[in-house]
Amino acid sequence: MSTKPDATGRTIDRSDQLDIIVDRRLRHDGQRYTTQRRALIDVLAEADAPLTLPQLLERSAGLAQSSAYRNLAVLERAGVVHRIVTSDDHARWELTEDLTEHHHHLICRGCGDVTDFTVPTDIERRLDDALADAASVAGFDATHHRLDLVGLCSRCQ
Amino acid sequence: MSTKPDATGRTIDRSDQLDIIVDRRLRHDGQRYTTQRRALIDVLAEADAPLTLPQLLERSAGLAQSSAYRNLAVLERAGVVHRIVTSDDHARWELTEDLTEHHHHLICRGCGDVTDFTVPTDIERRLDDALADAASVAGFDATHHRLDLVGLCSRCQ
DNA sequence: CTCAGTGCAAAGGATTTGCATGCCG
DNA sequence: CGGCATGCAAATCCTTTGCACTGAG
Repeated sequence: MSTKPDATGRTIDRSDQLDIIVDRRLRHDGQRYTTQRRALIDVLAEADAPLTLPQLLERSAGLAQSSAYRNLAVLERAGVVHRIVTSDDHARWELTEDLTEHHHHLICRGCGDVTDFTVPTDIERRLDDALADAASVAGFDATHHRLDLVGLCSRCQ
Repeated sequence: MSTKPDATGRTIDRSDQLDIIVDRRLRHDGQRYTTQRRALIDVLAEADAPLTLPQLLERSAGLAQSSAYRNLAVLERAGVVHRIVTSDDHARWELTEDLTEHHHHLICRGCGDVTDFTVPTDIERRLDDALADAASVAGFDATHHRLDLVGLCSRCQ
């Protein structure tokens, strides 16, 4: 796990920083940062892809399905996780982009798996400009864009 | 409705051409181009946005819900319609891009409505190149990309 | 005649909700 | 103590499926 010294010279690792931010956002929403919510955040932080509910449950033992759904909803309202849907049966959750970094998704038509990827910054910037134009023409107030690549992953080809 | 003369000088309008293509693709799949399927195609061709099942039903009276679902599945397998899911309750269907033109979606977080938009060709081209690179790095066999702008439409702001 | 297409009703399945209990603050 | 968090089971709701009937070729 990556570490870096803070202003006072102490060492803080990324998961501690994440914890602090999540805690703050939950409190701001009048919610507690419970054990179960921490477990969900931990699993999502370690995954390099958005996870379905079954995947979340198998990676953090003993959570009731309904509670997981409820807690994911709470975390989403607090702005720390983001829910995405593909054409797959299950929705998937990932940490919000300000907690990770801007990225896109490779979506496999075969197994339904989703993995992250990024495109070069200069292209991203051009794209943003073009999208801002398009939104303004349509009188649309855009909060973010979503760019997916659909096809077959290496295993499914 | 736009028209253009064909090779023999006769005038064919776009919906006739569409009909011919859809018919051919359905036959190729061993399926018939029935009245109900034609109704669905007509409604989709007139809409400038992907439609949900309720929207499809109210725009083409008298179709049974289950038959509509079934026919949309047939039309999708034949490669003439495309099914998309947002975070909305319902899936949405639109004509495939080779029957319309490459476009993207404005997705409203408020009312769930989806409308089409395009970005300038040169940006689209750069984006394609970047995506091809990313796919190749990941060993991913990409068939198409999907670019959405998420936010609030003019009515929901 | 035959078989795909259709409508109705019932089944599926991911997600949500009601309710009683447990636990943190 | 009070109220939120949790687990279980039941309810929702979009979508799919079973089955009998109709209609096109």
